Amino acid sequence: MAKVTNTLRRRQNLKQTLVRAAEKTIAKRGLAGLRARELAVEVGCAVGAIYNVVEDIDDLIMLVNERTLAALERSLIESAQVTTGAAGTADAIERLVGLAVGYLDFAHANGLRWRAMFDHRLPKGRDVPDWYRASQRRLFGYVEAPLRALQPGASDQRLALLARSLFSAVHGVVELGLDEKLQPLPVEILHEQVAAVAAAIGRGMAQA
Amino acid sequence: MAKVTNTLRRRQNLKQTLVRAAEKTIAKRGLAGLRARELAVEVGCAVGAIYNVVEDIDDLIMLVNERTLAALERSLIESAQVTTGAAGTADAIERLVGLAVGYLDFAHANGLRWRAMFDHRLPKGRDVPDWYRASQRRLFGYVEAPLRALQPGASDQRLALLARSLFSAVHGVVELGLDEKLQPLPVEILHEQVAAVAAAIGRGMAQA
DNA sequence: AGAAAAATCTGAACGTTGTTCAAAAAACAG
DNA sequence: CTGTTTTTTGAACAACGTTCAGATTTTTCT
Repeated sequence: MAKVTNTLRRRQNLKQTLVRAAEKTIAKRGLAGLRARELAVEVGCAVGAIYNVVEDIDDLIMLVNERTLAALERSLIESAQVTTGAAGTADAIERLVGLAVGYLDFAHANGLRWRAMFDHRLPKGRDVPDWYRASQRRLFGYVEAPLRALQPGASDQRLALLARSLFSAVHGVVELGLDEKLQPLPVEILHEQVAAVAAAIGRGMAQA
Repeated sequence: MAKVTNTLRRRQNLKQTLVRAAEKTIAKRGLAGLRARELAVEVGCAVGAIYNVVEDIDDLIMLVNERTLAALERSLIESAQVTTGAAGTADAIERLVGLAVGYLDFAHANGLRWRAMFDHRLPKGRDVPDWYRASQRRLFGYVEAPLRALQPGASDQRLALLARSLFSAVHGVVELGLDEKLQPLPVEILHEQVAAVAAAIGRGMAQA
C-alpha cells in the first residue's frame, strides 16, 4: 500500500524548489544576498514553510553547496577529456595540471556559487553532514589517481593526504587570485600561475 | 596655539580602545561573535559613540585585521632569525620554507584572529582601504627577497606575481588544513605538507 | 566669570535579519 | 459527512547594525 503519501511528495518537491531558488540567488547576488523572506516569495510559500522541509538556512546552503560540488565534478570530468591512462610521470603531471586549470575555470565561470562553498561557515557546534563530506572525498579521488602514478609505493592514507595538499595549494592560488581583497588578477595570468604551481608540486611529489 | 583639542585626543583614545576590545573578542569568539552593543559595554561608551570614531563595524574589523597583519609580520621577522644572505639556491629555498612554516605557526597560534582576515568581506561597493593594501604589500616583500635569488633575471612585476602565487599556495594548504569544513589535520602533519609544498614550488621556480 | 553657541555624546527607536508557534487549513479515518 | 490528526501559515519575537533628536559637555565671546 502506497504509504508514500501525497504530502511527503509535496514536501520533497518544495525542498527541491527551495534549493534551486536559493542556488539561483546565490549565483546572482552571493551568499550574503540570500534572504529567507525573498525565498518564500520566490517559491510561493510561507516563510515558516521553509522550516518544514529544511532544518535551517544553513542546512539549505549546504544543500546548494553540495550541488555546486557535484557541478564541479561534472565540469572536471568533462574538461579532463578522458585521458585513459598512459602511466608516465610526465603524463601524470600533465593530468594534474589539467585538473588544476579545470578547477580554476570552474571557479571563474561560477564565481559566487563557488565562493559560497568556502565563505559559508555553519554555526559552531554543528558539524558538516556526512553526505557533504562524501562528496568532498569523491572529488579528491580525481586527484589521487594521477598522484598514484607519481608515488606508486605510497599508502592510500598518504595518497589522500598528498591529494589534499595539492588541492589546497591550487585552491589557494585560485581563491586569492580571484579575491577582491587582494586585487583580482586577469584570468590568463592566473592560468599560468595555477599551471606552474600544480606542475611544480607534481614534480616535487614525483621525486620525493 | 594647541588646536589639538582635548576632545580629539579622547576620540583617538576611544578608537584605540575599541580596536583593542574588538581584537580581544575576535580572538576569543571569532568574527561572528563581535557585537556592537557588547563592545560599547566593554569599553564603557554608548553604542552610538562607536560611529563617532569609526565609519562602520566593517571599518573597525579592517583596523583589527591590519593589526593582525602587523603581528604576522613581527612573528615572521622573529622566526626567520635573520639569515642575512648566502645567495645560494638551496639557501633561498630554505628561507622560503622557513617563511611558510612561520606562516603556519602564526595561523595556528592565532586561529580566530588570523581567520578574521580572510573570512571578513566588506559590503559590496566598498573597496579595501589603501593603508590595508600597503600592509599586504609589505608582507609580500618578505617573500620576494628569497625569490629574487631563485630568479635573478625576473622583473619586479614578475617577482611580485610569483611571490603572490607562492603565498597563495601556502595559504591554501594552511587554510584548508586548519579548516573545520574539511576536517582539520594534526599540526605536525601540516608542517610537513606546508614545507613540502613550499619546497616544491621553490624548486619549480628555480629551474624555470 | 558667566552666558551664548557649537560640538559631542547618548540610548531609545528604526529597519532588517532568521526563527517560532498559536491558530487556520487541509488531509485523513471511520 | 463528521471528528481527529497533520500540515501550513504569517504575525510576532529576539537580535542585529545603524541613526538621530535631544541632553550634555566643551568652547567661544564679552
